[in-house]
Amino acid sequence: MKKAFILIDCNNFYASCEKVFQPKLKNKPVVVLSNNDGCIVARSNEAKALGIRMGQPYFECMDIIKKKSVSVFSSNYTLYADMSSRVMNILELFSPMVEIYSIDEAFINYEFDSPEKVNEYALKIKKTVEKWTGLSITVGIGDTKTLSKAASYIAKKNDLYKGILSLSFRDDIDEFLKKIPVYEIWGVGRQYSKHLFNHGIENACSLKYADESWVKKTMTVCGLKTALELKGISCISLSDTITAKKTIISSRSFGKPVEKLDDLRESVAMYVSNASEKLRKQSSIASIISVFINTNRFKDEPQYSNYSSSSLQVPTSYTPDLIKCANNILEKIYREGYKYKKAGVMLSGIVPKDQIQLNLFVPLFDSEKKIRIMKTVDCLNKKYGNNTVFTGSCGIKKEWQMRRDLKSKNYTTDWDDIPVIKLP
DNA sequence: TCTGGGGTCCTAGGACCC
DNA sequence: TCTGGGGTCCTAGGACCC
Repeated sequence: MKKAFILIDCNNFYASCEKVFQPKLKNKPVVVLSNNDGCIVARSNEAKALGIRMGQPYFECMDIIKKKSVSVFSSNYTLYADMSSRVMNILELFSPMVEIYSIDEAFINYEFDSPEKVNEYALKIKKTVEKWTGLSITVGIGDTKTLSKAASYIAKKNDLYKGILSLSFRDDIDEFLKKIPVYEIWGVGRQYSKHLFNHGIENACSLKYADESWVKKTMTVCGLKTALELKGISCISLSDTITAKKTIISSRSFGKPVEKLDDLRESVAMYVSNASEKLRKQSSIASIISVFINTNRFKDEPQYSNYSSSSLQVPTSYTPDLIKCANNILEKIYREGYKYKKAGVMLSGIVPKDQIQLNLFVPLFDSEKKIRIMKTVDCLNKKYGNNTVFTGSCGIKKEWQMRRDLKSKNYTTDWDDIPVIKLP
């Protein structure tokens, strides 16, 4: 028996989610935009073929989008999160060892005694997910996580593999690795690939055989782990438990430039509400809060950005207290006369709510009343939708709010948006 | 007009302690 | 000719991921 890592990766995830609910878009180019309708964050295969790049600003590719009638969507995270959990639930039927790695990827551990069994297993997963969700996936298999990623990369590049490739039980792995440029290796980004290239290491195979001590010296232990994983030595294990976040960030670009402190205050209160809701969801409290604001770096106008943090006397997850603290920070860093583009809030010093550092002089816990209020607010928002109940300081009109002009419906989570099927 | 958001881990260097 | 040494903790910054 041999343990293998199996990477399941949804193809063009956001774009595919949109296509599932609009069958007429089959074989048509589709793109999905980032928050604020800023950049391209997902492209269907047809859109990729038109040369639209990942991360490209929307306005830059407006021409080709119009000319080729590309369908454009604002990002609809409610829909994508729900589709993602459908996929993950299916995977859990196939193995008790599933690590949800991102919204559209998961690693599975499974043991096999032959290459035929590997392919049989992969094909079954692929067919089930595609039939039950309408989303297509790629399955990459290898003796380590990094090799499963490599397999998935090759499978996506070449239709020959029909979305499944295993590098387990093979002695010609190097032939595959030679076809992977260093910057496509999992764990090697822009900086390291430049560095490797300068030293004549141009593909995954040459990194595999590079001098280990040199790799460690110039790319830290992370780089060394990557090199070892390419050799088939597993250094990055599967973690199938959800660990609590150590930092929680909430931030957004504004739909239009913001100049007034009052508007910034509203937005920051909103971000604190989001962040502290996430904090309570993982049953934690935070002891440090930071606020940052900045102007639009792409514009030729006076620039200003700043950030400051403050420690809370009593670690908490109580939104109003956190908003108060954030407000003080904001007033400290705000300067008049600038056009602000973005603001954000970060919570850190996060610990489980029942694990507080003892302190002799201040009361330690949030009062029972505060805890009950937050619980009620969270319940109402869960039942009746986000922001059904919110703190007054978040504002009502929210003129600063991000743009999402092209959002699709919440087909799977909202009774009013459920698709209607018309029979002929 | 228009350029995303949310995370993790590692290291170097400084402060501080005995 | 001459400096103590070893350890921990914290932070900022840099790398990476999706």
